[in-house]
Amino acid sequence: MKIKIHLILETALKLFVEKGFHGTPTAKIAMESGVANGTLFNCFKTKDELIVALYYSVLKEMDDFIFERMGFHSVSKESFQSFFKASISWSLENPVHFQYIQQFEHSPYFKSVDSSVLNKADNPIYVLIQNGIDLVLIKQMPVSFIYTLFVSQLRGLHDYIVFNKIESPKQSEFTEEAFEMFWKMIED
Amino acid sequence: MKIKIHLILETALKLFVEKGFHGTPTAKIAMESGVANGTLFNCFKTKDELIVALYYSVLKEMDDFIFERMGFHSVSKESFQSFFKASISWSLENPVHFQYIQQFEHSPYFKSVDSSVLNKADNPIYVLIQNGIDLVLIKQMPVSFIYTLFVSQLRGLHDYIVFNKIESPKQSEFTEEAFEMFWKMIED
Amino acid sequence: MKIKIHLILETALKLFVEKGFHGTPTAKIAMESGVANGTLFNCFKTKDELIVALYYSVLKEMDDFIFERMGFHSVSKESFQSFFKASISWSLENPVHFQYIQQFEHSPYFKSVDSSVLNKADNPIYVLIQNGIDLVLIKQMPVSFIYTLFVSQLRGLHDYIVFNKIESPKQSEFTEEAFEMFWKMIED
Amino acid sequence: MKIKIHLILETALKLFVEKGFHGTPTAKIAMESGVANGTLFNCFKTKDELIVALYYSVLKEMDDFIFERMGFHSVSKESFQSFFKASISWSLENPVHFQYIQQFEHSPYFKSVDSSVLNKADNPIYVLIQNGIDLVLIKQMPVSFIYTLFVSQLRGLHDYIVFNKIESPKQSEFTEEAFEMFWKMIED
DNA sequence: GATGAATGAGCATTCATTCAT
DNA sequence: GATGAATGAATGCTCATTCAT
Repeated sequence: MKIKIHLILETALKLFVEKGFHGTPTAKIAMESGVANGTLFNCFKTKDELIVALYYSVLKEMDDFIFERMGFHSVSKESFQSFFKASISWSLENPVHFQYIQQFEHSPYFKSVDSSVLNKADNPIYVLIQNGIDLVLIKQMPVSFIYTLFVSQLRGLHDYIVFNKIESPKQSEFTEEAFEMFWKMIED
Repeated sequence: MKIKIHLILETALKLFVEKGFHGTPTAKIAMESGVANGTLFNCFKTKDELIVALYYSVLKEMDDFIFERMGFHSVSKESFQSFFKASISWSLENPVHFQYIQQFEHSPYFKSVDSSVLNKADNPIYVLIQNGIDLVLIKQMPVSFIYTLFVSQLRGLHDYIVFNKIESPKQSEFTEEAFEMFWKMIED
Repeated sequence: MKIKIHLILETALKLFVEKGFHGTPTAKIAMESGVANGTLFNCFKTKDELIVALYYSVLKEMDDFIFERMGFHSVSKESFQSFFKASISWSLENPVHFQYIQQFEHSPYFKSVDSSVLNKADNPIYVLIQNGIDLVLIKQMPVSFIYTLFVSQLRGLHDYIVFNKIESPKQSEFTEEAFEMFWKMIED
Repeated sequence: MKIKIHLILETALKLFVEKGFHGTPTAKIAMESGVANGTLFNCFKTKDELIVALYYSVLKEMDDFIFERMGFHSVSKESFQSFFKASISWSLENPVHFQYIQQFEHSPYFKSVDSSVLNKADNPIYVLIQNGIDLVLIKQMPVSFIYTLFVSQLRGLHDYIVFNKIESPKQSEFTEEAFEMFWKMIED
């Protein structure tokens, strides 16, 4: 059962990114998952529920990955860098997952997610920034402002690498540079 | 006829952003545009064509707006700043248009646009960056890398202002600051 | 105006046979006739009217052709033969016209034709058969029975020649033979 | 499911002959079949597929009927007569089916049938004719020529009976006579 | 009479969802 | 729980026809 749910989520992810939400019938997801049409609706009450559940599932995978890579760090430039690198690594290693997040967040489904679930206060990088500001390590600006710029820089780097098909050794160089540039931008 | 097309585009823009592509029947667009259902299909062969045409139309509006605000400038920090400000002004004054661009670019429709139409080489800011690099005003990095970071910074700033409902006087401050940070990041 | 009507009929004939009644929009007929959409409806009140008018027009062309070829004849085997040959000639020289007749007569539009218009009593061959029976030249059977068999034999011959792509010299042989067979069948 | 398909075919047959292909919405077929609109499309991918499947189905019914009536026969005039009578019986007992065949074969859908499916070589009467020619029982002409005339004679007889509303006892007389005439026409 | 943009009724087809087995 | 046939609401699109110019 759990396996079935996982299979369905995996198939849905692939198809949604490939063909979009509307372009992917539940029947196709079921078939490619190797389950019957009705089974999909035993696992998820509606198609919308599946779409949202998949979003949460991908977010969690990402968080777990980054958390694992991070370990525990003091509040320092290195911590930010670790976070930056872990984040970009995940999105490059999981391009389809990353694209799903983008796709979901720019779709009308995004409105339906309970914003409390996405509470940034839980986010390690959010906490890190808060502490960085408190310790006068980085600029005295609103945390969420810095946070948004951090996310944007990551997205920009990701877009650049993917769009220009930058290969592995160069990827690290650009990541290194992008972080240094970002740090110069936010350091006090 | 021209007027009709314009009406339809305007209505479609509103509805697509509100309810999504799939959530907006062509019949509703036609009705709210005050034209008959068939008329919509006289103007646009298919719904998809309307969606893509709307994208181009919004892009053009944006380009025209920015071009007008820019005037002619030498290659200088001020030029970049003008561009930055003009861009953010447009997206804040036209939040629905801006959201449509995002929505479109993260949908499967984006694949169908001829990439030559979006050729960055035509883009004034792209040229500006190129010249800035040549004049050793900004970092010796690939133009498209700087360009991507520029766009990301703008998107980040926009997201921050909109999500946190920053009001007008504060908007300018954040814009000013965001640009200064960006400049520190890319200057040589 | 007369010319326009003729143009429309000609185009309609071609398209109807090619794509069927439903598969041929009036707009296409108009366009390929070089007239505006609305003009077609000045000439024919409805599409159905055009379809029926075309049927009558083709029938008339056929009758005129055969009448011209026939001249005047006594009631004799030769007369029948002339008629037979003239008929098959027309259908082979005007395959599209012939096909249109078939298509029309096997469509629901056929019901709408006033049967008095098709009154067989006017038909020269019908009269010929009547006289042939009266003169005990051919079998004492109902005229319309012989008439139907005559038409069937013609249609059979036509189908054979067309389907098997029989070329010109052979066409005459088969026509000759088919008539002789037919004559043997009906002669008293 | 099989029953459903049969129901749909039966309803479609009736409606298509009554109102034509275009004049019969799939919704009406479904409703009169007592199934939901969508169910029709579970059974037949498209309306066109239904139209073609119905044609094959009717052809098969006819072949089965004739085959059953025929039993096994030597190559003789009686065999031909059996075939002739069985054929006309079927078309008179199933006038709607017969009309559907005519309607279909004179519509643009006919082009879409794989001609190999209609291979005449499989046809018992075709074989019978072939043998008749070989045994010098009938005229030394191409098989398909005789075959076409056979079919035409049948069609002519059918048209006569139906158009003139000939009643049962007379039907047999005309059938008898039509066959005798046909035989005189083709016998060597 | 000619035009062709505008109309809107009509239809094939899709697909999320249900439910009897 | 699993199945997949049945459902029917929903919608993109077509096209005969109208009518103001």
